Amino acid sequence: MRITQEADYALRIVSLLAQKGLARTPEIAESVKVPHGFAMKILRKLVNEGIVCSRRGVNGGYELLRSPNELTVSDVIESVDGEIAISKCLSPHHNCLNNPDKSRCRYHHVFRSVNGMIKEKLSRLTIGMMVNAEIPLDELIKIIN
Amino acid sequence: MRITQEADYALRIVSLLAQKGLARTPEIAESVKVPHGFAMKILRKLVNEGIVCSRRGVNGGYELLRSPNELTVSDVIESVDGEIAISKCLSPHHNCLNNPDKSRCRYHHVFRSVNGMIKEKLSRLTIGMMVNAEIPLDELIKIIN
DNA sequence: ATAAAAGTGTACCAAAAAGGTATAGATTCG
DNA sequence: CGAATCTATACCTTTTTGGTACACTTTTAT
Repeated sequence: MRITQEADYALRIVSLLAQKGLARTPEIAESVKVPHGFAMKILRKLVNEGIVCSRRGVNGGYELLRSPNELTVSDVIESVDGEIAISKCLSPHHNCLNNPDKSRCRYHHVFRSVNGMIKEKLSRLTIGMMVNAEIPLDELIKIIN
Repeated sequence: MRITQEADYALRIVSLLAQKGLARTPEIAESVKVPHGFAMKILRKLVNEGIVCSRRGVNGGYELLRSPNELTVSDVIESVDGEIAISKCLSPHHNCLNNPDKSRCRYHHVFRSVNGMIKEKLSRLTIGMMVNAEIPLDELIKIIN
């Protein structure tokens, strides 16, 4: 539903990978300040969603699969939280309360519209932009306006 | 954080009051399909937030305090859910994870910006507009674009 | 007066979601 | 081989959400 702390962690993790290339869980956990076991859980989701790949063994670790410029903020959020939905009634498998009076469902259309705008805005920003210190913050904000 | 089902109920309740004037809990509960006790809980919040007023006794019930045209969708949502916040780190009393590397916090600035846009959009729509069947849905959507 | 029909306030409870831990394994490399 | 690394599954705790209970107060019709 909302953007969870887990998604927040995930964004920091992929940002780290975008900057460092390959990294191992202990390093990731320490750097992003996420508990070690939880970091692994998040990384497994990112692997399963095709965001990062993993290598086992002594020189193993995690690495981005796509270029940071082709990986968006919304991609990362949705890979751990599922589809962004500001209200429960927007998620795919939710049956809306039965409203005999159709006019009430105008709210859900409004929510859907707002939700679409959020997703669209967050898909305009790439991880590459986010980690590129040469792009000032106000330029990022301009991009999503 | 997210727009809860409780806020959804609240919107339907104030919409009913906008259309009917005064209404009692049993009628509200039946019409909005919200459990009776839960309806009262929501209504108490709306009373405390100055959205509706109540009258006790035999001919009592609830009534809107403001004109439906001066009551916005975001007013109602925030009166039951608290401030709209797509991410936990946006709520007033939340201390953000300590990020030694400031660049990471760009995410939070982005979230704050997106969150502001949501709130601004939902404050453009009034309950009056939502219950006015003469305003077609696509006009409402246009208003928030 | 009084009884019935409202709302009030507080406390409590249960289900779901979010955040996190544990552990027994499977790979890889030196 | 054995240490370092990821994997899979299951479990646990805390917080949030949705909802209920109950003893109480107020109002009004009779």
